[in-house]
Amino acid sequence: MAMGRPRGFDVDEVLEAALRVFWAKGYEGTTMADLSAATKLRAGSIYGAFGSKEGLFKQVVDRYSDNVYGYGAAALAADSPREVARLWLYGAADATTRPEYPAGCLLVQGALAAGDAAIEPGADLRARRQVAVVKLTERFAEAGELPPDVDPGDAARYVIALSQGFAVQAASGASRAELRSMADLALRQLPWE
Amino acid sequence: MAMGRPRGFDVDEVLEAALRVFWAKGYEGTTMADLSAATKLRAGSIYGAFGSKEGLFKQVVDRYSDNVYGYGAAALAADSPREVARLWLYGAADATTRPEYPAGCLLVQGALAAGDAAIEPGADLRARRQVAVVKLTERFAEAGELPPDVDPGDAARYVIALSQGFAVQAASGASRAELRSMADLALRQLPWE
DNA sequence: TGATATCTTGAACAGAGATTCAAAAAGTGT
DNA sequence: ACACTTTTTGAATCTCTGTTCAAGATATCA
Repeated sequence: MAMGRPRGFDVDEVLEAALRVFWAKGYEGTTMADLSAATKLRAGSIYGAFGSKEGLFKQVVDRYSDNVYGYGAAALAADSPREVARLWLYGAADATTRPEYPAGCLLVQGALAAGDAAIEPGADLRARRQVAVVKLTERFAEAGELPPDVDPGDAARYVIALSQGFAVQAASGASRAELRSMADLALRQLPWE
Repeated sequence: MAMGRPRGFDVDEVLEAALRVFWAKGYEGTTMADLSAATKLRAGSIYGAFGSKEGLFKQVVDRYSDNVYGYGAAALAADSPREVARLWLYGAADATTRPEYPAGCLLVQGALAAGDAAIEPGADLRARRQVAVVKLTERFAEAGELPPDVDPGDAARYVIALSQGFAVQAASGASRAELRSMADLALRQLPWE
């Protein structure tokens, strides 16, 4: 049985190009014309491969979570709360100021406040941010690592709040050096220590 | 000489109504139809009074900076870095979780990532965020209050990063209690102490 | 080669977006 | 009452947006 005409593009390259656009302009600020220009595909091909602008965005966010945002996994594997926090903060400082990517974090600036057309993408990003909170909370909840009067959830939200602040400031033009310096300051004395 | 027909609305009430819409949906996510519905004005009246959607947004941001976001002034007037940080963080926790307003911070979620139509509003918000960094840096730079090896700019960016993280998490649905608890954790031990 | 299946293309589509405008309305001052 | 000025109204405008579609292109399999 016939296989049909093969794709003239590489899905990964297209997702990579679309990622940069969504990252820089946000979901609502990105137009199909932007995506068409960045991917060098006609709108019809994008619809054929991804179903809709929203479908493309979802796959882009998947890719982002797995790759660019993946420093979290390394941090979670560290063997002390301090080391977890250090890797998380350094990872955030670097990930939000990559020279080859737009500044900031897609999960934060992709659709923080959403109009009617972006409710679902916004909820998707929010859920993914929440995953980080849950994972970090579980990590901090491991026995005997935090003082007993410190709530692991508070500690997790604290570290994540800082990294989200990094994302906002990176999007505002802060340099990697400034963010790293801020991380160093925070690591002078973690609040539960 | 004749005075012309008087306005049928109160500018302050209209700005207040528009504020809630921009706050909840962001600049790009807000449509003139949204604004028209919230203010009970026809588009023509809005244009007559504010010139454009962008002009209305600027005035809304002015109002926001003066009123809702004004807890910063109280914090800056405190007499120690710890007290400045405490008032700033508590103020941010409360301001981003007001029951009568949308969650989060207009300056953060109004236009963090912007498409072509929102470049200027985005730059406006960024400049206003930067004002907070500068003011807090100046406050922390006052003689003899921080350890000499701590950069006042780092300290300012640290406090602001936390409060911006509060804004992101509030927009994600975090409760006031969670944010306050996070602030308390941060205040157990400030990193420069 | 021919049948089949998928992809690409480019135009067309309908709806929504911000903005404008002429006419009607509603005040002030003489 | 009249002239004058500004606001309100409601429709119209015009661009942009996401999406669809039919026709042509390009592969595989028999």
